[in-house]
Amino acid sequence: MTPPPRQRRATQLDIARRAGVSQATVSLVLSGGAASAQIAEPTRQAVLEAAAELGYSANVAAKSLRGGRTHLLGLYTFEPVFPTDQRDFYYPFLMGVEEETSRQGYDLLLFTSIGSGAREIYTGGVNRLKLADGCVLLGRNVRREELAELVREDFPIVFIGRRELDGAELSYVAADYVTATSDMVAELVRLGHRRILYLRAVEDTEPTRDRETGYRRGLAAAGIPVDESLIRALADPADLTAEYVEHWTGTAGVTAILVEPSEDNRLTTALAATSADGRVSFPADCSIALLGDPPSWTPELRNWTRFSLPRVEMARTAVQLLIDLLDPPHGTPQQVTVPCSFVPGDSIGPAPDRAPSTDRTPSADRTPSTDRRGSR
Amino acid sequence: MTPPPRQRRATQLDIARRAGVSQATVSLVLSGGAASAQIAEPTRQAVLEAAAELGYSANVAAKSLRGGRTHLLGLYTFEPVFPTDQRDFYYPFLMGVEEETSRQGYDLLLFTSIGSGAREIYTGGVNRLKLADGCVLLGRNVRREELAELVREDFPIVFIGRRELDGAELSYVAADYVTATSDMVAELVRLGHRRILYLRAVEDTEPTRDRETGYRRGLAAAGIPVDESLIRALADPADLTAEYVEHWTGTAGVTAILVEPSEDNRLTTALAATSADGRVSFPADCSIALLGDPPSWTPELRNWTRFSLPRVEMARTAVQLLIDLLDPPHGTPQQVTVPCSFVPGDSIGPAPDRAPSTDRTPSADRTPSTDRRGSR
DNA sequence: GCTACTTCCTAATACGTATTAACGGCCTCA
DNA sequence: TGAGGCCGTTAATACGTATTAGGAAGTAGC
Repeated sequence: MTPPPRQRRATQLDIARRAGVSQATVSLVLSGGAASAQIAEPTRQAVLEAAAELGYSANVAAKSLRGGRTHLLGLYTFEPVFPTDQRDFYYPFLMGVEEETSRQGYDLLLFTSIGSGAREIYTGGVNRLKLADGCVLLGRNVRREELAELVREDFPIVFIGRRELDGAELSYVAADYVTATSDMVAELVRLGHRRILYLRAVEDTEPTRDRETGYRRGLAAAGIPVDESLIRALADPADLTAEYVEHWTGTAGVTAILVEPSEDNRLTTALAATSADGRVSFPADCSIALLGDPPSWTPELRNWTRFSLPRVEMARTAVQLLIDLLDPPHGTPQQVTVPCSFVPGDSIGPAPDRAPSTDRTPSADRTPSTDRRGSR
Repeated sequence: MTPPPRQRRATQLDIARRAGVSQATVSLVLSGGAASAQIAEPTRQAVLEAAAELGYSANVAAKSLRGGRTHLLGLYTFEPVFPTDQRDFYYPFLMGVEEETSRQGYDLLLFTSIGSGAREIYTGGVNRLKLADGCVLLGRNVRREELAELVREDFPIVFIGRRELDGAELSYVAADYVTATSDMVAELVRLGHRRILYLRAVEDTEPTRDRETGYRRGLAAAGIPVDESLIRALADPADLTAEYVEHWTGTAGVTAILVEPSEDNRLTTALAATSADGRVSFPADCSIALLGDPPSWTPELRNWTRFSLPRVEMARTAVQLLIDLLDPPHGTPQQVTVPCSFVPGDSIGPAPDRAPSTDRTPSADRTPSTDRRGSR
């Protein structure tokens, strides 16, 4: 019966009228401590009372319009967002960003990449991200032109992961793949391995390049020359079959494999299949270590030797960096590198002694060589 | 060298100046289709070009202050958000909301509940949610006063899960716990079970109440009177020890247990421990079924009989509902219930024949009362 | 009784957008 | 040539807040 009351929100003006003062006074009283002191006590009380009676709550939009800040931080992912089989990959990042964002008193704006592949940040010439005060970005397949354009506009952004841009400097928080990989090589060398196959991703992204750098550096540190034929790009992790492994251990004298995990679960699936039929056993026949975390989407039955990224911490750091970037008139870009942690696992072991005709250092145990192909 | 450019965000006025038109024209061009048609094509192009050059993006605050739409949907969780051990619980919701939101051409605003326990939606008299056009809400431990206040202000919200409010009607998308539980009871009865222990959560939330209703309804449908002593509240899932199970199977003649899973992994951990020492074996000694999904955070070694919530679908539906709510001047609240799916699993089996001295009716088997305490 | 100062409040303004009423110019038709 | 109509654009305004400059009383000092 009653016409829809269409309850308009109470504003400061409503309070002002009710308390018989001006809107400015209401604002002074309500916006807290310092300025509020200049108001006479009776007036203060009258305002507070009126506000309470009207159930006042401030309008965020107006507040942030006035203040210039939206108090929103963006999160943009250069992938179709949060696909199921990558949830373990993205979730920690999301968690870290989310957590730190809220700790800092901001809210989080999730931008979606539909996955059309085209320009998406700038759609129709308009920058969607600008809706937020700043933005954390993420993802493997970056569209660099867009990234560069953001930097050029000097919109505050921080990338999770190392990314290089031509002619523009980007803030990022990255894992130290170089050192982690190099250390992994050192560990294998310590166990007596000399011929280590490195299976890298085909795409030439920074994380992949860094791992390769680490591989080379690790070998160099051990005084082992790099055999370029042992650096292979693996298009599809499923190609990592028992035959493949046998080929390298047999023909090429490889005793250990370093492999860059895919973001989906194909690699671990392939590895499980490889060792399932018993033809190859890790680490008995060959040591294997992952250069990063496998997604644990399928229950992880095997504790692979690997190193692990401090994802949550990286994400938190990224948000902190971003907030630093906001405050002064756009502070200068910063790059932060955080160390990975080594996960011992059970997929590497001492190298089988294979070439009795070598001289050995005391640290590495050895047994007389067994014929590689016939050892079974 | 150059003085800090202090890149102010480009506004419509900037565009207007550059294109030699008025701010109003810019607004007409940029705010899209219908009104944009009234503008001459050359002007339109000039404006769009200027906008692109300046990297314009609309200021949400201003937009929403003006009363227009932000094209943002909010997601608010009444929990410290996305805790690690509940990721499998929340992730599907998040995914579904995220996906549908973007499909509808909105962006997603993630609001965080710090977990201080106090009022958080209205913090400092400010309703944070209002920056979005509407909001999907989620979580077990709801602060009802805040929820009611949102409805009262008639801000468009949809809850995922059934929630009842005094004197206010709330839109929600809920799983049909009543039917699912009732069906589970029916299944156990079909297998010959008559004394079914129901372990409910202590807190008296709607999902718990619905399960209890389902339990009673299921028994009623089978013509089995409810033994109130078989409805127990389990404060800590860890209490579900072998001794506990033995107590009920022994003393009280229980042959099956229905248990409401905790949102963390404590229940499945407890169950694993319980059957680990071999004293109790499911379903040989006792059938057990979960009234919902256990979080599969720890690799799930056991395929529990249970029913499962269509989380992603629920989330999608919630977003659709919300969008419907936005369009007419706040359409009327809607409640949607979606069915759960039965997961057979391997933790229930036929009831052991325990009291041979009974007469049986074909429809409802019954045993003469065995002394509950002494049956062992 | 005039100035100087204090105390408490308010008018005015800006923030960036969407919308509406109105306006100038041009065309058409009589 | 003047009236009427249409088209493209703009001036003006509102949204709700925070802030600043300044005003109206009142008090104190000479």
